[in-house]
Amino acid sequence: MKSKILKYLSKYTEITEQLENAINESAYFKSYKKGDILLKEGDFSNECYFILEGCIRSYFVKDGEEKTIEFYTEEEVVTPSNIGKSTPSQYFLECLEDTVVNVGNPALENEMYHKYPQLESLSRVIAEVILTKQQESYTAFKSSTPEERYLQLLKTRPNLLQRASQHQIASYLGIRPESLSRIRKRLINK
Amino acid sequence: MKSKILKYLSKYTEITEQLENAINESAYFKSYKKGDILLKEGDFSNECYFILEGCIRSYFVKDGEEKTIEFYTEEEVVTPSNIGKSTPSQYFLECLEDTVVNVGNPALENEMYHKYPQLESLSRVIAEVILTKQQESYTAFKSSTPEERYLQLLKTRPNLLQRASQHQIASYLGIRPESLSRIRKRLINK
DNA sequence: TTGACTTCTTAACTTAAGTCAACGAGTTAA
DNA sequence: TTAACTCGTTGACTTAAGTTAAGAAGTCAA
Repeated sequence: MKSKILKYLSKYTEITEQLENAINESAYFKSYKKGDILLKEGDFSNECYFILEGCIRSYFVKDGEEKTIEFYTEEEVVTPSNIGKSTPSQYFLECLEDTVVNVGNPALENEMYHKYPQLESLSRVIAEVILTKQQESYTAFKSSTPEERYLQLLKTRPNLLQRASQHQIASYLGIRPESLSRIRKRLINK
Repeated sequence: MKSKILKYLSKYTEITEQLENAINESAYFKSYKKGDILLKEGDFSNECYFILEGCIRSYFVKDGEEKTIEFYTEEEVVTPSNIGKSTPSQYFLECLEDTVVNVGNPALENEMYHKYPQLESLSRVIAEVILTKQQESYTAFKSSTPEERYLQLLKTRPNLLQRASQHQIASYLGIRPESLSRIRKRLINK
């Protein structure tokens, strides 16, 4: 039975058996409890995560408020933007549930890229795909009202609404919790 | 004297002389006039662009309105999201000024990646950098008011306001032209 | 030169998000 | 068992963006 991470990678390209073995051997796991903080604002970072089970939220604090940047769930990659750099993190990473991840780090990755150029090629392709998806959601966000954004979230990631609190969802949608509450009420009456 | 594209690439890593020559030999140029359309909604795409001089705007049409996705200027890369794929473009690319570009295409790129793995590695790094930047601007957008977004644009890309019309800027900021006009007026009186 | 456009602005009005305050329900900890 | 929290909701009020319409200035082409 293939590991989740190999399933994820083979969506993009066929993985040679040699690379498959190398990935399986190098993969290592970590488990976190609900509420655990993986990264704090101001911290340095040397790890990235592939989520096997659970949910991770990135957020920063502005005007004393937590602003949710993104929710990451199963089969998604979380890469702190300061990974391997000497700059402090601008944001937090927090587990919204008990979470199991594969952990990677830049040194191991570079070693793997060196040994398996196919993997670096794959990383480029995946980075480009994620970039395109993000561009699309950014664009959709810009040209939508808060209500449309909420409906879109309902459609594309309905389970997020069970996994995160409403004030977290609200800041993710770029609005205040009171407004989200009113939008929900408005929609029920439609 | 180094070409602009080589200057751009060498910001990220040192380029071997061999690769430098290959890039210079393979580089080819196109010139467009103000108003030229590089890509239409529904078209297929087989080219990407590195801007040497000028300005390109991506936009789509929703409810009969042009919604600006992004403005690209000198030393930036424009990659249609359907490049090399059999899916039609969701958006337009238009020159806001006379524009000179280096043109690339997937076949050539893949050939170059094959010959020069260093170049693919570089592409991965650049994709990751752009991804991080985009994430940051998406996040800033979400947690800002229209007025703050406009001020941010004034600070980070002041010349855009000379190069694009106000209704283009407005849709880029996710607001209506009338609102942008009012924001400008409000700020003058401050 | 004229007329048709486009661009930007302004005004009046509508709509909805932000703000502030309060409340009930549920949770946690002393 | 309280007391202190958090969370979601609601209400009253403020603020600003959306909408519609109109007009002034500039551009372009017949």
